[in-house]
Amino acid sequence: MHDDDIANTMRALGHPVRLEILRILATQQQGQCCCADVTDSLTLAQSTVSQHIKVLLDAGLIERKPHGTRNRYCLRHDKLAELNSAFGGLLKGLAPVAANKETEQA
Amino acid sequence: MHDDDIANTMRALGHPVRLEILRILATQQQGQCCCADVTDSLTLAQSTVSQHIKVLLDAGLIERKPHGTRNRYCLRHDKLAELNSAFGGLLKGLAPVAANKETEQA
DNA sequence: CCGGTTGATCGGTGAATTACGATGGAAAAT
DNA sequence: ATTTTCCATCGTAATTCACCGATCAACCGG
Repeated sequence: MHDDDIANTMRALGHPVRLEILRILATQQQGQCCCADVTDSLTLAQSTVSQHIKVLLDAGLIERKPHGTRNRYCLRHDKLAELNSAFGGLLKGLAPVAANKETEQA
Repeated sequence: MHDDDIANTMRALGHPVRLEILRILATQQQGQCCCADVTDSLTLAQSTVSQHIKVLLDAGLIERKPHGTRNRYCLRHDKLAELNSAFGGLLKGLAPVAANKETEQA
């Protein structure tokens, strides 16, 4: 994961509504989460929610599964894990050099 | 750390130049990092760099120490750690419900 | 078919972001 | 004291973002 990708993902996470959407998706069991559900727990217009969803989609953080008249969304836990490790790597890279140099072996 | 704070910090991290600035600050030993150093390893105008620095400053990710004619910047490792735990908590909250213990009620 | 529902996408508006050069003020060097 | 260096800030243009209402394709139930 490169800087640009990380920054991109971070920006996708950089909005409280989008964080909330992720949480909503997490609380529903996978497969039950359609756009309408998200919309009416969010006091935002449907188009706005759809747009936020698109951002998360583009960032690869969630997945769309068309299912008849409703679309289902769910978290992409693989991406989340990837992001987690990338984020860990980022923070590790920012750690003080003095702390790294002795405990550097594997 | 609330959603808004997390989102705010994430947005601060949501730009490759700012990630790069953090990395630059990390590689210099603490206290040696003035704005000019950052600027000329970045092919951006000084004012632009200063603005990015301000964003990081406002997010609390870095610290300014005026020092004569030069300002010194350094990472705020405490904030970074805080962010790390907040991020971990976020991801944990997004983990599949099945993986969460039932002792979730606090 | 026809009407109802879902939800992505389009068009528009106002605010925020990103970039730049220019300005100004404060310390350091002369 | 004058000049030089550093750099935060201002002003500004271009771009993107967040939000909305409206629209339209697709699907399902009659």
